[in-house]
Amino acid sequence: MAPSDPTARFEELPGPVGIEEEVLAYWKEVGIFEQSLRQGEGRPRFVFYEGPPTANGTPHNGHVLTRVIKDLFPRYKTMRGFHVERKAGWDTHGLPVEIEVEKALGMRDGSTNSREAVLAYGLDNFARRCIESVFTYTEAWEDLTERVGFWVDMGQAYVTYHREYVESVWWALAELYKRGLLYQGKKIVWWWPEGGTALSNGEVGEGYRDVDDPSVTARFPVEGQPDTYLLAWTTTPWTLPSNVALAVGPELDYAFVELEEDGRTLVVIAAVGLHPEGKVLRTVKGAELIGLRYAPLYAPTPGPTADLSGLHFQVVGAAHVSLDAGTGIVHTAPAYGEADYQLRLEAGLGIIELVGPDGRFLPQAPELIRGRYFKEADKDIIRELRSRGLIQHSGTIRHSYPFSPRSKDDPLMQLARPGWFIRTSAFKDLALENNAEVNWLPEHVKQGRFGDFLRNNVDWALSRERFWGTPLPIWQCRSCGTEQAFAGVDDLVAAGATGFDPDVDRHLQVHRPWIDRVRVPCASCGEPMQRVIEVIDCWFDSGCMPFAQWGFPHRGQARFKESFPADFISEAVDQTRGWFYSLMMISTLLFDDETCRRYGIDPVGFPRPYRNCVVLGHVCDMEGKKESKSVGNYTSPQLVLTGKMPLRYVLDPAMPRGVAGMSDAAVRSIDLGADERMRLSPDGSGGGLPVALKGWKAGKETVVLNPEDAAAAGLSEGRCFLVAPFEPPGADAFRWLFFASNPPWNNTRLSLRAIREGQREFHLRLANVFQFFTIYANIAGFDPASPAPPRDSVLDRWILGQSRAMVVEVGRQLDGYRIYEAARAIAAFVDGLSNWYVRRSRARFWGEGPDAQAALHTLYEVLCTLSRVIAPFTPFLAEAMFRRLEGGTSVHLQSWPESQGEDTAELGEEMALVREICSLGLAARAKVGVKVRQPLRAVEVVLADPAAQERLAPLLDLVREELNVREVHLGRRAEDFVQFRVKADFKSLGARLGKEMKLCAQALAGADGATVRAAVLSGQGFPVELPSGTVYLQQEDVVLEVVPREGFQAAGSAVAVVALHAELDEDLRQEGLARELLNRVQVARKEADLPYIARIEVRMEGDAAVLEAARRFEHHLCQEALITLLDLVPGGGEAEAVDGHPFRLSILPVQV
RNA sequence: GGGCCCGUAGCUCAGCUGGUUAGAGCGCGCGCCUGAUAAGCGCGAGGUCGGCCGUUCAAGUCGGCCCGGGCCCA
Repeated sequence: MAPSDPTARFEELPGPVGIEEEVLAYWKEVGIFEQSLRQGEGRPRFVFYEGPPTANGTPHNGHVLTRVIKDLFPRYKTMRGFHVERKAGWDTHGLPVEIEVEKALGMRDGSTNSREAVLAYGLDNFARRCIESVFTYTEAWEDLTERVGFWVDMGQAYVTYHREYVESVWWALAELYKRGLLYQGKKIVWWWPEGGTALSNGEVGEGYRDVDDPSVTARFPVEGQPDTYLLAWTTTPWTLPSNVALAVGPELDYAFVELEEDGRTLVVIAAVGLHPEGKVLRTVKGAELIGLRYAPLYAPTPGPTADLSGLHFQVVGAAHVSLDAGTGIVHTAPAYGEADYQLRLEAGLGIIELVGPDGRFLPQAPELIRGRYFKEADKDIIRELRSRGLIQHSGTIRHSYPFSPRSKDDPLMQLARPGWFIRTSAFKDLALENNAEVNWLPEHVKQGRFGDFLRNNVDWALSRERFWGTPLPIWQCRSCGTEQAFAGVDDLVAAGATGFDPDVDRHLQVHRPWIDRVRVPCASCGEPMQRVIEVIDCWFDSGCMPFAQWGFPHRGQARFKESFPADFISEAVDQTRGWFYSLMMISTLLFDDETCRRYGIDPVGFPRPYRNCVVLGHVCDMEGKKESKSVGNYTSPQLVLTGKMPLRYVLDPAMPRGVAGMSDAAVRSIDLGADERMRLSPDGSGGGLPVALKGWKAGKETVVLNPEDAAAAGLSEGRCFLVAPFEPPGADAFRWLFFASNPPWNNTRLSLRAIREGQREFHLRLANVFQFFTIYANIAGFDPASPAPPRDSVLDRWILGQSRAMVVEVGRQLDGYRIYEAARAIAAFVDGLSNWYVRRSRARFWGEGPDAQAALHTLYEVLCTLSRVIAPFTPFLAEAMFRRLEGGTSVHLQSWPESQGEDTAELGEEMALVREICSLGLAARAKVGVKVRQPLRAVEVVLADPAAQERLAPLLDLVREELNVREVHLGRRAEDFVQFRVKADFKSLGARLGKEMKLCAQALAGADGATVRAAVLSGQGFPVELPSGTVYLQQEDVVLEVVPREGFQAAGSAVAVVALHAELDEDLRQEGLARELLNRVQVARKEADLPYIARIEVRMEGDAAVLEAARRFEHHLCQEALITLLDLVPGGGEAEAVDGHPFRLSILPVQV
């Protein structure tokens, strides 16, 4: 490539990484993001909410996906004239943070009870460690955010542990409390008795394993019906003493079955199909059993552990009863099962609690099992019940059951724990109404995943018995039981609170343990009130961000008002039950019209707090498995962005020289070509030792090396870099993959290969067009400010029209949040630009005069438009193009292009047809074996649609040039080499004919195509006899097609046939030869690496045919190859052959 | 076990309200062009549209069941 000329008007583009480095430095230097924010002030708002990430882990590719999607729309809407704030946020509370810290402090090995360990460590120090942990990887996050071009205002980030944020959350909680929506209740949790703690869903999920458990069907004696029993099945016999009810499906069928046993007769009741063999006395619907009373297997001990104020010891109806297993009658012990507890709430059941948090039976339990460990009671209970004749069947079953992930032998139990709840279920209908107004992408989320979740809403279990979270702002009086919720520190102070520690960080003052020391005098009795011990679910924090990010209502009222609700949010699909829900539920509850008015806000109605939500899929590896840090099956974002992977290394003498071992998953994700080698380097700089990658037993982010290789590469201290052997794709290509490979709600299979493919399709192609432009614009001294000549060329009119249509289409798709469709429209346009406009226009660019100027102006305009349209997608390339083309400050300060100019939809169709004709012509040439460089006399083109013929006439020159023929004949002697075929237009006829459709299609297939065609085109219509009468088919009822006849050098599709006149005469041959000669000269120029505008002298020798062709086309040759002197004399050069003619050539640049 | 999504060419993915040669890119094979040149282009071969059953004149598209993958929940 010729070196970039510093005096040239248009500078060449560097490679992707060069572009990105240049643009990032420029953005930073000039402060483009800040300028863009400032420019927007005063304009209408487009509100974006950033879902806060936690920076206590390194960002992964899933975060790249969310960040680039979140970046796209703010950039686009900014160009559309909106003011888009992009306030960043950090999620800083919650169990994951605590777990990280516990790990760091060594509290998470073996069966240590981490809870006690934390308390021993001290909550104050623990809280400080949590804050540190939360920002461990801030730098990595900020770096990635910048590198992928996500513009977000980190300086203004909201932080969920900051005092202002916490106080906003307190306000929300106090509001709910005042309205009676925040209450104390019980919740079933998975409990680890040995550890004395509840486990999160994630932890429980880790601990499932297959074990053998009892499988018992017990008999519950029906009251007042001797020897009649209800049968219920359980795998946890230890819960039988806590049984409160039996549940049946009201619609299911149940049988009364007579059994003979040890000489006595008894009747058992179970669902039809699930009952033991015996004489079926009668069957009833479950509904008829409801209310049936039975005797408990173990009489409950009266007292605090048995609350029998509700229904007890009777049959109740329940929706969740199934016939999949058991007897169709479900043993219900609300204290020890989630569904059971739920039924208690719905049906008003009592509850019997017999096992304590230590997993042992309480003194109130039956004597048999008193004090025993819950799991050890099973056998005794079965034995004892059997002795009383109350066991129908017992055995074992292998099923999966959760154990503590930290102590493999400790089974978990479900347990009702006291906690705080939000009465969300009472607002289910309102939430559904709200949801109905949200524009979900994809649409099915509304009724599907999210809608289902809302419909199955249960009260929000808000509290956590943890340490690092927003403290629940409720103070209780131990003496008189008074309770009060506070909406902020000022409220507390006003109520006479004491105990704030002014020496501690102001943010920490509102956290445990400091806030726990704050006392408030009781308004009723004057005794000091204490805060309840719980902190809250951190999802509630993030769901409060629409107002808490501004500190509303204590401050920031105006900021909140103007940014509620959001126009756009986006996160991955796993946020349906997370952020999407917490946002919607909290706003549904808090911002009803009345509350809005109270705070001086115009009622916002629905939807709130978001209007459009783009739900993203997951980033998967090449096998479709979700990318995972622990498995190591992820493509290093560093490798994609910079071509370098920082790694740990370990030495292993068993590793062959020149080979580096990594986990199989890692090797697959890097996906090198067979001959490609990574380079091993101490600092990631150039050079380095080439190594092949091999699957090896290696930890994550670790490479195994031969010690001699490590020494040879100069490595030390266990850290090294692997450097890719190809230019790294960079951020634009990374972004493009997520936009253009599939709709973002599908899972994306990520690999370096996929990114590089997308890059070739779009980025490189566009960069090449840009390169093409700079070459000729610089040679021609093109000045964009010069007046543009009229665009007479059909190619100019076409590409300008395509550009206009593309701008409209991309805008339309982005307005509908359809990213993939928008990206495809861009890619299709770039393809047409490169593969048709530039290719067919090339000669014009090295010409002179108005046509060359028109071409340059056209290409310039198109590239300027493109730089704007791609700005939201690939902001770096867009900026580099824009700066080179127009020299303005930034493409990101520009407006979205106006759709101006001629509407050339018809020309677009015609051009598509021309391109198809050319394609067919090339296929015909390939079939015959005549290369394109050899001119042919003529081609015949026949179109199926005669009306298209006239419209195509002005475009035939394009066909002539592309196919290198002297003449193009359109529709001449069509019947000689084309057969006409007519098919039924099913869409038009199907609706009209119905069942007779088939007959009609058959009749058409049997008829002569030319006849039908003539009848239809003449307007008379073609008669078809059908049972219901004769129908006359008109043009819109049929599809006209053409098929090449046998024996012609032709290629055809349904709409056109192209046939070649392939015979050559002397004249054609000579021109072909001349073009071969020209080609040799151009190749020689290339080999000599001459500048495009260098003039040359040429010496050429050959046989008579060569010399004659050269003489005849001397002018043409000289003009095309910038030859100042064509000397047909012996003059050296390699002997070669052109079309079988001997030939020698030498060239000499002319010194200027 | 339940819910949702996905299953289309060797690979990665499109395919609108059901309408008759099912598309693209990559890869592969063959070839072309070249004043965009460590680029560009064309042609070709590749498909029981996961399977079965149904609705319909007509199903990749709608319904049911089943199989496989993913996610969420249990």
